Amino acid sequence: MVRKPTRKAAAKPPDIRTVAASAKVSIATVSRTINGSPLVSDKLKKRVWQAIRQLNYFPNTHARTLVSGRSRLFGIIVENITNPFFPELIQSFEEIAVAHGYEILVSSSNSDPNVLTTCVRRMLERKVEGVAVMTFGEEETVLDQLMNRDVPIVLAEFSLDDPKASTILLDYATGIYEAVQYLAKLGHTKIGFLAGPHTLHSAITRENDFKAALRSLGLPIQKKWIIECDHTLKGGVAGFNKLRTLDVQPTAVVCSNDMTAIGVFRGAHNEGLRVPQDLSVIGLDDIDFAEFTLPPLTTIRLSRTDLARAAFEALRQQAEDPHNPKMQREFLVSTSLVVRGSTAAPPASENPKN
Amino acid sequence: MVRKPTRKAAAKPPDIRTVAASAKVSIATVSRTINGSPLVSDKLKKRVWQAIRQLNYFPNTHARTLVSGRSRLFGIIVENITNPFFPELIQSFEEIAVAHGYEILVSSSNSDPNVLTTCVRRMLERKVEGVAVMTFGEEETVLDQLMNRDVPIVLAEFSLDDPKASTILLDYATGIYEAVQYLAKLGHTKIGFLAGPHTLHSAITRENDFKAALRSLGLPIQKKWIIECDHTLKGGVAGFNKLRTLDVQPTAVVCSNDMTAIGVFRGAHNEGLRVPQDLSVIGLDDIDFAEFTLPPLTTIRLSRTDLARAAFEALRQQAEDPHNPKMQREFLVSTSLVVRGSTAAPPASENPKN
DNA sequence: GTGAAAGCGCTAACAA
DNA sequence: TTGTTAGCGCTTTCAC
Repeated sequence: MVRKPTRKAAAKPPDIRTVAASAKVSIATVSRTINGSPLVSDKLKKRVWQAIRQLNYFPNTHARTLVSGRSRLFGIIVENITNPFFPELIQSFEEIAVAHGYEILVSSSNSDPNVLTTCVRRMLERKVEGVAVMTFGEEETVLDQLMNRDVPIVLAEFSLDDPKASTILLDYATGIYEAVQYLAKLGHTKIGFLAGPHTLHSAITRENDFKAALRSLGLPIQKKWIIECDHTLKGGVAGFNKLRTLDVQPTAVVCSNDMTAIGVFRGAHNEGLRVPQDLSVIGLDDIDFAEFTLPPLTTIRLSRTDLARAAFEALRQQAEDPHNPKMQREFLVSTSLVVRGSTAAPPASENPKN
Repeated sequence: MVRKPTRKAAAKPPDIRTVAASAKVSIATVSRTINGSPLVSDKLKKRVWQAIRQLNYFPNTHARTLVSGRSRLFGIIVENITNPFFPELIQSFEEIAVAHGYEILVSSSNSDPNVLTTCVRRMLERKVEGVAVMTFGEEETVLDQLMNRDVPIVLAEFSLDDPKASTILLDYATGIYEAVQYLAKLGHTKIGFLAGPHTLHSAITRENDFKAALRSLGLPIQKKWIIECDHTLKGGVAGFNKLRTLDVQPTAVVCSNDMTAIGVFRGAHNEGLRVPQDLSVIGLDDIDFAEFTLPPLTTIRLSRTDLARAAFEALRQQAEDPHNPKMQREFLVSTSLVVRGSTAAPPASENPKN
């Protein structure tokens, strides 16, 4: 047997038959070896691995998927990959997935239902074994699509009465309460809220949790101080500007996410207001940047790692042991206040007794 | 024909045979219709599409790939998905890819050669038709892997003498020259540079371009003012602190990327230095955040959209028309200065004549 | 333990 | 124009 020159070998990657021939075994044995079947003798196993290494062979995922029905692919759909919260989430999710031998397909919906529909469709075509829908409240569009195909899904803070669906409950209330309580202790009584877009469930939940916190602390809820923004930097600036048009203005604002809060920094700066001396600002998410803003952002941390872990675990259970009656179908991720430099007592000119 | 109840239908997704039966044609006709072959009569075409819609059918990508040899998958490997530059790049790349009927596989190497190797391996297993290696200078590890498999690749600022490789040349020099020139006009003569890690080619290129700019403007090159950082926020703070230990300190710094520059903001603030009054700072990348820092960051823009477009185009040509002799193998992406608020004349105490 | 052979769902060559 | 059929590379019965 004369070995083909390297150049030629590159033309067509080795397949399972090449390996079998080279190791002088059947393709079944090669397949078994690769998949760690216990029914292969050590002798053959060794020969096969040697051939594999020598040929630099690896299996074709598509063929594998086609015949086994398992793609070892999970999809993750995020709301907006441009918000640093999401890359951080994806990063964690990918790490965990790869560590377990899964691959991920990423899509960013950009809050556009049409884009979302296409994303899901593409994932379905690739035969994903599960989808993590991390859009935080825009999932209606895709639910039917996914459910009809019997694909396991995991949703953030959105429960679904379906055996294939798992839920990650996000306990915003705790963190938001801590934040409001902290501001109250500092002496603030006039606290505003820059909400996320009302098309997002999570935004509404956060807003409600904020109101509830105010209520249980005996603080007034001023409708005018609650402004709908869009979770972007620009939106934060705009929201702040709206706040400035009011006769009576809050001395502190809690924001529905960090991007909004950082936008407020800019808005305040434009108006010559100092954070935190003139205005206290609290964000939500605790993106990596939060530590590096000027001043460093006080914020409510929502752990990406915890979220990613829960999402992966939910999908893994569904994929690998779908009929286990004691499968965990609900996961909880909590939030907590991280105090940094964007909060202080209200300006002295403010009379704390209203 | 009695329709199966929905519950049952969900058990197994329809395949091409189901559609063929339902439309009363052969599976070949279904395949042709889906793939837009001109050899199908309008009558049959209509019947097929109707059946497809009715069954909510779509083709199995794995089967398709297996037989056609085309996966319509591109890989993109970035250095660090946590640096906002990269999500923005991925976003553009994905949009373009999807618009052309391609899917993307994303991986973040985190500057770890082992991770990189696994990424590539996984992509190869999935039979990607091309890989965009956007690691900016850590590509050696993967080159052989990729080249041995004859997979088209596109590299940022790294030329390869291989018919399957394309290059995107990044013209940092122009933008960096503009930046230095601008600082010089402002009256700065003592200009430092916070470099990226020297394991990255691009970091070295940027540093050299900086030195060249200094030279051609007749400004002194002080080795002490050039400090190696790591392109992260933390690294920027650390780099700034090193600068502060020097006897003679620069009045302006150009940074190898925006993250470093934002880190410098923090470092300066810690030391009670005001930007830009006491220190001018210029970044590179122009990430979305740059507009929203305090002060807004003057920076050298490197367009993610241009980069993504070039990368996709390079791969598309390789995938769809690999033997075209006039295929474009080199692409150029330029940079330019964006003046915002982090630059000003040097402090009055500084004597411009040195 | 090991191998032969039957498909997984699709495309493409070939017939009709 | 349409249909029939041979695989794509692999896993998985089923015999041996």
